[in-house]
Amino acid sequence: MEVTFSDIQSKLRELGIKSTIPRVVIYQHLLKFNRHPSAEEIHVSIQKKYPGVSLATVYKTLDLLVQNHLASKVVTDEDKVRYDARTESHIHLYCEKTKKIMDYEDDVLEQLIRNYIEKKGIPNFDLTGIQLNLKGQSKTLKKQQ
Amino acid sequence: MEVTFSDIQSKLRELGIKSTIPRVVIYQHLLKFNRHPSAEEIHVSIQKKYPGVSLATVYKTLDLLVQNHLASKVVTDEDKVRYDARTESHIHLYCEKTKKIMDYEDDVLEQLIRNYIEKKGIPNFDLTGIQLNLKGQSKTLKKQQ
DNA sequence: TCCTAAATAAGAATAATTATTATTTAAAAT
DNA sequence: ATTTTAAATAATAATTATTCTTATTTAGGA
Ligand SMILES: [Mn+2]
Ligand SMILES: [Mn+2]
Ligand SMILES: [Zn+2]
Ligand SMILES: [Zn+2]
Repeated sequence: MEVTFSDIQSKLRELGIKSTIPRVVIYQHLLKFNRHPSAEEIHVSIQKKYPGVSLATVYKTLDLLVQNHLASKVVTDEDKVRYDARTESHIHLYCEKTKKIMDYEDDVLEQLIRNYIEKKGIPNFDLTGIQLNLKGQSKTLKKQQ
Repeated sequence: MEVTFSDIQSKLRELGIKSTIPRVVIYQHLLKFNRHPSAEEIHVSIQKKYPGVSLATVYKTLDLLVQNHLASKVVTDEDKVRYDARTESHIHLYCEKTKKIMDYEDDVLEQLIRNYIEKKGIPNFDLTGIQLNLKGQSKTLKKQQ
């Protein structure tokens, strides 16, 4: 189920985006992360195999991916943006201790909110996105005796 | 219904925080804003009457207020933190055009979410806060003919 | 294979925030 | 009221994340 280099090439070309090695590699790495990496983290993770790719290119490419709905930004209380290869609206769990961001799968809750808002409507506001972050601490998972 | 200088002095002392002019002034100004200002904006708004207060002190004081639950941080896609004198959980409307953040009063929706999560529970996660941001565009309010 | 517009690398610049330190001040103790 | 002192502040340097600039490289069409 690996997304190959040429899979990504096609995807980019489909969207009318020039396919370059840095772009494919950055997107490929973002897809492999399931932990919402920062630009810096992606840059580091690419170093070994592609030491030439500059951090500025990572930033610009991530921006490009966001613009083209192949990625999304995730903000937290920390002073750095993190990125997500998932672009459909979904709920995030943010651990304030470990700074880990996890996807929280609950379509029912999402629909609940969406329906409520749709039914009620927000005066003088065109809603384009719902962002729900659940903050807390992930419990140290001790094996229970 | 103005919150006076000495009201704030008392509040700070209650919490065991030394009451200083910069602190009182900063908190007083944050309370007057209802639009989620950045540190910079608060600093500017204070200049006229208190030109001596430094930006670093504004940052440190806002942090102190957050630590003591007199204020909260609000993050958006922009690269700056904004502050809120409201500390109880509440919903935000974020206008992507004007960058305005508005409070969206809807206790029913909040309870809906809170109940759902409470009932269901999140495995291996101690929930401490719920953050719901509604993104979109505030409609240009034209008087309808 | 050649051409050219677009992308990149490298590094400088900027913006937000934090750290450092000499000076000032609130408030506790005299 | 004065003195004392730990804590807070102003000023400014430093840091971090991100964006900008520009000379060079490259993807992909001719
Ligand atoms: Mn920053
Ligand atoms: Mn920044
Ligand atoms: Zn996610
Ligand atoms: Zn608010």
